[in-house]
Amino acid sequence: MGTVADRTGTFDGVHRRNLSKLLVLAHLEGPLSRARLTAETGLNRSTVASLASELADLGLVEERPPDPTNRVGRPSPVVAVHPSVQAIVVNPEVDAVTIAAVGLNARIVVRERLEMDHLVTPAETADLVAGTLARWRATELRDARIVGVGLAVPGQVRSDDGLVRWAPHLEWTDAPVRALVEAATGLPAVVANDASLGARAEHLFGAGRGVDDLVYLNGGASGIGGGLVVGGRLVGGTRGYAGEFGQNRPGIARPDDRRVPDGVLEDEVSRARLLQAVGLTHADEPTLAAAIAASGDRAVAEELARQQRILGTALGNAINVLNPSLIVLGGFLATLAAHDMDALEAAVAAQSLPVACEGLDIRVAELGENRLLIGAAELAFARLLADPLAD
Amino acid sequence: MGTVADRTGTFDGVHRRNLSKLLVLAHLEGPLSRARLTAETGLNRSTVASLASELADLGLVEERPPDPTNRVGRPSPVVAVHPSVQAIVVNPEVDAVTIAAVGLNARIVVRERLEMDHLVTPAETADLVAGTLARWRATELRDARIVGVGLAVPGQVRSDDGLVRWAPHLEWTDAPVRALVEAATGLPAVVANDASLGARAEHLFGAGRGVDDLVYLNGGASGIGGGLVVGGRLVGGTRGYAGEFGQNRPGIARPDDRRVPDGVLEDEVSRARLLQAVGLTHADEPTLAAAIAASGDRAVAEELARQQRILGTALGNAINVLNPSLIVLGGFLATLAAHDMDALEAAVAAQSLPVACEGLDIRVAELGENRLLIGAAELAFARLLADPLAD
DNA sequence: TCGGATTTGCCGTCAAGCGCAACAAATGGC
DNA sequence: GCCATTTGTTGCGCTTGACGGCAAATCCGA
Repeated sequence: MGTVADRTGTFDGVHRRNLSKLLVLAHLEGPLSRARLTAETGLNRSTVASLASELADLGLVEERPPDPTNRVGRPSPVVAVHPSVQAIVVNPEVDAVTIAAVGLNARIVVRERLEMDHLVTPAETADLVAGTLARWRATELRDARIVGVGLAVPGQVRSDDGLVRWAPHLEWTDAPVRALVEAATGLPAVVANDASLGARAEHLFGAGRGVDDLVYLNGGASGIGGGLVVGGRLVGGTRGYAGEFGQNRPGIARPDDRRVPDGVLEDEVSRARLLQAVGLTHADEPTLAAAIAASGDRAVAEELARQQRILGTALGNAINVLNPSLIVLGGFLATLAAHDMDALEAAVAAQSLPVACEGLDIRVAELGENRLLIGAAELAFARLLADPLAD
Repeated sequence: MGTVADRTGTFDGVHRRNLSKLLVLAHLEGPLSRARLTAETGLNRSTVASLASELADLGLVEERPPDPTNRVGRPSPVVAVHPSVQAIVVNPEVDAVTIAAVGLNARIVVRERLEMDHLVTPAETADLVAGTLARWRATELRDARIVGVGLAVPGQVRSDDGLVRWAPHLEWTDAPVRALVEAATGLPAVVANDASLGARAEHLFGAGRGVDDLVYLNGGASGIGGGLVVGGRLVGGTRGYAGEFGQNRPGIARPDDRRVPDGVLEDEVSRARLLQAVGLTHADEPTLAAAIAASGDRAVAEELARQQRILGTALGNAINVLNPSLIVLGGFLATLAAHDMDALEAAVAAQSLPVACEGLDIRVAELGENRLLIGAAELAFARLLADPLAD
């Protein structure tokens, strides 16, 4: 961070930024022709050629023979990120730790879910990562080039040093996972809040592709988290704690709608309440959605409407302040929204400034269970993408 | 906008950005030595010298003989923005239109408040600006170089084209003030919401100097507006409507605290209610503050505490989502906060994520009645500052 | 099947602009 | 009055992206 910004204004800086631009394009847009690269960057053909070959020399991209395109003119070679460039990503949860290797092309290379019969500790997590990585290095990742480790942690993470200040469900407090993982693997590690990484992933590869101002809210079993993208950049705030929508206190218009005195959003709008309404105890998201769809129960409909009303106010507040062009809902919030999108849109429109709602779109998250892994990989790739010559 | 970003990556772009950097520094930091410029920019001495002389040739800065500094070494010439570079700023209000000329050094050169006995129309505003400007051009601004007009409008302004979508108190709807002013003056004009411009001003020259993540809330006679700075940049949102905190619906923990069913923040936390509590009808801010301080009335204290509680929730919501390092309160919100800052801080801390409150500061706005004018000038200067070679 | 149109790669040259180093100038301190 | 220190000044060199001419590879129509 900042290393490139410092170089702004020097020739070296221009060069690095141009390399970065190309690599980012190849990363986000997938394989594309050199001709498209020149068009997208506005750089000269010859410049793009030399930059691309430099990236190829660095082993970061591959130049492949042209794709057969049915157009006039000399075909342009295809530039694609090198498949061997990968990141290790980790997502510790209450009942399992998911570890995966993700390519710079955002594809999952290997993925393993390690079920746990107890709450995993930070040190244990580091060991699991190191062990799995060592195993993979001898097999699937034989000739992979691992650039770093990205961790998606369900808790509040200080961005400066990746210290996990508090992850209530893991029962981690001030856990130095980043340092532990770095020590165990010998790789640079980065840590961030899971919902923020979800926002990042949806912004870059999911429902928020190409959108510069969006709000992302994810409803998980244990609460509501989120992230926001402003001007094309994920907002972290001073210390990186931004996006904790679940702890907000939205206004509740109908007193009867309140369940918890002085409760926060995730007390009122919660997966547990939905499960309870449909009479389930544990269920994955599709099961819950199916149960909701199947239920003709009036109480269920009432609970859904109640949660939508409160969610509508919370979203309205965010819209008034941020004027996003898109709201992305994931997890059970997607289920809640999809159940009656028109009602939610109406609730939002009624609770926010009319002009701020113009052109506003509410969508359901697109990326599935790999969302956090992709977001975490993005985190691990960030340095490389920002400055391909960094190391 | 974007004209420079497009050039990123080219040499020309580097040069322009370097010029911009120097000009911005001179603009924000005031007169500074060339030596300091080299230190701040990280550029080479010789580069800074040539850039500075180029800016001087453009008439944008002045190079003055060194200030007598009691330090060893060859004294460094002082670079200051040229005093003749100025912007015209306009702030139409219900009862008056304020017009001023502001230098690139953020000093007010001339200022005139034109009292109105009726609601001013957009066309009338344009005429007033043109007339005043013509008058000034023959006198105070004889050898000024006016780069543009910035308008601070109390309403929702679409950022694309400066259309005032709705300014309730002026009774403007879809008013093309920008085009009108441009036609009347022959100068490029820019329009924005007044509170956003206040945020901009406080960020750059007031209580938020040097702070990269802040939330600004201003309490006016007619409501609560604001702005937010994220990563050092003022947030506009997709269309520029961001910052409408007054329309938010914060949770209200004690049912008795609610005055308006399903009311918004500015229904509950309002200057009118404060005035009413102290038994005034019209009063300027110091008068109101004095009345509050002088009052030993329990009902007044109760109303203050009530408003602080609700404001605390609204701020808590913003803190959870944005994790700013500073909150700046202006207008009657400053009065409300200053009355018992500890209580407000406690309320905020109780209503937001503990980690997000670490290192959080709540301050009162510093800039006085010139805040909007300075913010509007900033708007008018934006193009020039971003690319000194633009025209 | 062939030639024209079109698009793009490739190569050599050019030039803009920043860094660098050596020197000069201006100041404070002993 | 001399030395150390800081900084302006000057000329040079180098990096790197732009540019233009030419060749290559494709599509299309005859």
